Amino acid sequence: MATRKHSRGGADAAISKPARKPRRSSRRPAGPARARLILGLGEEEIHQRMYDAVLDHRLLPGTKLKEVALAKLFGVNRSVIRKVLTRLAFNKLVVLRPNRGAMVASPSVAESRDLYAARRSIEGAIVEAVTRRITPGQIKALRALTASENAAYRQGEMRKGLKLSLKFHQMLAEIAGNVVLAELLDQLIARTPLVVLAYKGRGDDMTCSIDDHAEIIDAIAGGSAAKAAAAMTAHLERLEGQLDLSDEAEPATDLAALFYEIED
Amino acid sequence: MATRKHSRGGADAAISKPARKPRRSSRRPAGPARARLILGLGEEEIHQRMYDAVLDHRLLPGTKLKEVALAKLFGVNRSVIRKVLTRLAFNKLVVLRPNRGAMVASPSVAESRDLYAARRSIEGAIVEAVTRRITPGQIKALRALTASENAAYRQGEMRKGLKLSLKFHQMLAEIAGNVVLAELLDQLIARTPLVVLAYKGRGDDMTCSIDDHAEIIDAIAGGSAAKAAAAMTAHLERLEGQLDLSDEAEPATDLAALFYEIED
DNA sequence: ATAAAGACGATTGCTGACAATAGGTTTTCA
DNA sequence: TGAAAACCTATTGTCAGCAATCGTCTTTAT
Repeated sequence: MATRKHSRGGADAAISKPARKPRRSSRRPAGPARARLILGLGEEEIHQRMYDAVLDHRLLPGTKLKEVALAKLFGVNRSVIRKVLTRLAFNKLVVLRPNRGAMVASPSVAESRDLYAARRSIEGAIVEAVTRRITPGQIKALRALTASENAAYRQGEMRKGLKLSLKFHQMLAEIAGNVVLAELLDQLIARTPLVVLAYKGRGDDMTCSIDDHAEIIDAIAGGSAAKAAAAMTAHLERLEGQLDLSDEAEPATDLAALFYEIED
Repeated sequence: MATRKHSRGGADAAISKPARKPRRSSRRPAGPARARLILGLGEEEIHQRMYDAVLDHRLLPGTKLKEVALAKLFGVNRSVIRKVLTRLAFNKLVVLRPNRGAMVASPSVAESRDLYAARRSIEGAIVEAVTRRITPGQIKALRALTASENAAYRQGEMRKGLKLSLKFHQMLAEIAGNVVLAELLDQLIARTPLVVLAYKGRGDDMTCSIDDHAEIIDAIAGGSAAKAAAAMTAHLERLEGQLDLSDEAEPATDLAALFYEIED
């Protein structure tokens, strides 16, 4: 009955999963120019946005994700949102309950412990492989990455530092050369911020991990796979040790603001 | 949790075909009483059928999976098939190419090696945890499972033996008590038969794994986590050693026959 | 006043139809 | 006759609407 005004926006059918140009929509709907709805995005971009929203701690556990609201926000059909939510549910970032909708996952304490234990196993194996395969150039790249991370933390850019920290672990997986292990690690890394957010004070920083990263690199450069793996294991154990189930994080209710694009 | 049947007549509505003129007269009008279409199945059941079809080596790598054909076969809407294909794609059992459809995945040699390496890491960690936590009753259950597997192989029931072999690994993950590691192992186990099928002769049996399983149990019962992990690692290395990239498996073209139910 | 039962609104799930795309086939021109 | 361009069919991707379901609010009876 009600004719949707954005029905013409569905013309971009070129957007699909892999390797497609972003094609940022060039049409600017007249508006208050403070914040704007994000239109013309494809499934992959929407998935990336919500994925990043979780990694950046902008989407809190327990937040309800209504399909129509998200569809209007991103200017796409509900089916696209539904597909994105399905993908996020595969990655355990959201929980889908039949006929009850989707919400950001709230991992339990046991699941959090298991997650870190799994990361110790996988990243330990990754670091062992890295120690055997790494080249001097890659060591240099790792050191540069850690330096950037350190700088970001010193400048107070916690989000950037956190992203660089994740990138450190992902780069190790890449150097290890095992695509399967890299995929698994990606899944675990995606779930980690949710755990951190659920069981740790938001204001608490993770700067202690910086020294750990440098220590891991040193152990790798030292050539001892066992020591390198132990350094990584100790690092992850320290991260897990920071967790505490003190207060529950309150769900974010202002869903729209999370995905608006702020203008100058 | 009762399996929720389609209380709403989705199947009946899906059968009503929109009267397109069938240029191809090769359509089978009704069941010739030899095989029958599978109707009234839900998403979960369809997923399980296709999953089993891969595990039972009935779906060969490269087989194209057309949505409408599958939808008609299972008597459901295409969206259900699409969801199932999405789930299978997440498990890396099928590959989805944009606008080009889905096909059973054909893992590469490197990916196969990485897969077994990942399994060694994860299952090694699982076995270590198992050795620390296992109870006598669980040891007995493991021995019984291995005995069943052995019996199945001796009776020539290769499919049953293979499934029991997979269950052995999954039971170990369950005993380990780490749900995250168990999930990851499920993913890897789901991908393994595809690798085996791609790089190993179909007629070749996997009976050698039986002794390995018993050996693993003995090592676990012995109480040494290191030895148990070593036994599991050796087991997986032996499995990987059976692989050979000799002949390519030809894709199965008779898609329909794979899902028909044979009648007496 | 409390609790059970029913009605209402909001949201999800599903369906058939439409549009876009890719690959193969035919046609056309040199 | 060969290559390039245009058509054509088969298949996938998207859409808007409708039906079913869940949570909540209201009503009613004890």
